[in-house]
Amino acid sequence: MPEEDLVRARREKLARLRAAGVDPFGRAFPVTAHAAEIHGRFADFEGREVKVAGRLMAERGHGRVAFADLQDQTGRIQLYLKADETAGFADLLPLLDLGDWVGAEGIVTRTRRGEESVLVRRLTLLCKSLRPLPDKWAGLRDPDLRQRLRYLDLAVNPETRRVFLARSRVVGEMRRFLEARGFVEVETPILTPLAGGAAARPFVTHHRALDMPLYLRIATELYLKRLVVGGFERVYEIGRVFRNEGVDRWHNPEFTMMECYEAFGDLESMMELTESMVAAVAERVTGATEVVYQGRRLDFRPPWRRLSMLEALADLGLGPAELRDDEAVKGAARRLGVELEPGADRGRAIDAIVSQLVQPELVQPTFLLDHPVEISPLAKERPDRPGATYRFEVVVAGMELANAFSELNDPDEQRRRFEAQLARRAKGDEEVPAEIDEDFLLALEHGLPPTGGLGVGVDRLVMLLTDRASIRDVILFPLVRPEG
RNA sequence: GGGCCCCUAGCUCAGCGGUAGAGCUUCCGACUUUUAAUCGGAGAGUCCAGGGUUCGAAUCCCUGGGGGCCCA
Repeated sequence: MPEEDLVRARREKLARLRAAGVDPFGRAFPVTAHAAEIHGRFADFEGREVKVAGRLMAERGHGRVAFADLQDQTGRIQLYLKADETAGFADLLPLLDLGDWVGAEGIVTRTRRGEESVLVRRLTLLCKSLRPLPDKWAGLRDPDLRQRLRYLDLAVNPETRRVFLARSRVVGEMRRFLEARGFVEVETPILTPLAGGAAARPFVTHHRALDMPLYLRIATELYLKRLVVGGFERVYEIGRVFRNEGVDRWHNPEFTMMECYEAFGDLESMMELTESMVAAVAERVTGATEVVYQGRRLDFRPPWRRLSMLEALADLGLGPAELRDDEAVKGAARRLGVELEPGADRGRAIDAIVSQLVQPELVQPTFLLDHPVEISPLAKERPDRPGATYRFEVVVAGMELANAFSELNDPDEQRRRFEAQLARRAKGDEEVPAEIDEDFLLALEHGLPPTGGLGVGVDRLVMLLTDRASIRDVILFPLVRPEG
């Protein structure tokens, strides 16, 4: 039947309800129990009167009795309706459709077949639904429709509800963990005059009254470090960042990042923090520090493997001679079949080699260390390994999950790093800001104590903990092209 | 950016050159313990869009749109 006719049938019922004096869009209905509670403590509930409310998901009529499945946020409970005992059986029930919101007042009982149910005394319409639900058995499968009509995906696919409830808990547990360690949650600007703190193209907008361009932040880093300058020793922000880049399984133009900064810390303290936090979140959300991700077992229990990029490169046959300068590294990359972006320097070539040859092989959580200084403008350089920085990225299942540094706090050195970036910008690299962030340098000149900083991709952590292959499966409303 | 695949009823799918199909949903009827209830009956289409090939196109070809996967 075409949708038009299905809608017409529902609208006719709507009119009949109104004619009968029923408000089809209802009013408050104070619930006293949820499906999961009733099933979880059935012995306590049996024989007691409850008020439950939810969406009607299935109905099985039997003449003078009927069964219906009511779905609330916690699950489903069967309604047991009898012509002789249920107010609304004759007048309301025939005008209901799957998808309608109803309230039921009745006694918790077990049916003869053993199903935990509510024997309904009074059935109340809370909201008429004018459009049909997706298939009650097959659900909503089309990945595109699931994203565009997320509310239907949530309504009919329990797995989707599970994922987003888990996401909420991941963020909550992350907060709990950080608060317990004395981190203070802050909020920094999203609209900024300069987008720094990461290598990415920003989204640009315009402020009318001030007649100036503004950029949506690509990271929270530079503002959070200003707060450490101000004496907030442990700060964090969980917030949306925006990067004007392509969309694939691992990238959405807006995503959620947790960044935290710890004064008097360093890379080592950030490693400990990262391991502990991810293991704690995994345990509290999934019940274990081991999870199965896309068929592979991942173990988040600390300590995690530490792998220097220099060691990894040595394993590929690249020693100091091959890493000496731009041309040597680029030659080595070409010999290994690694694709380089035009204008790649030594640091970017090393990054390309590691990203393409090493990272995909790293399944268990691994700290990848010693990133080249050229691609790490905000990290301290290692005095013992010139050209390498105190930085790590966490790789899990081949995916970048986190990034951390011993923060560069020498304002003169920071200026030189920014100037080097500016030179790259002049050569066409649009992933670096168009100007030097003088305001940030001014803050550094007032003194940033030695600080460890960490960023964690929250969406990707949720992917790992909920076994989702695509970032779009853990973002409620990912970017989709407009229809038509 | 390149390659491959998908788009058919509200939903899930079959059909792949010869009258457009099924299940769920919907409507009518039966049924006092169902569990994807069952049984009888009815209704249900811009086969993504446009063009082409053909006596004939949902089916083959081309272009475009949307989506997915793989590679970069």
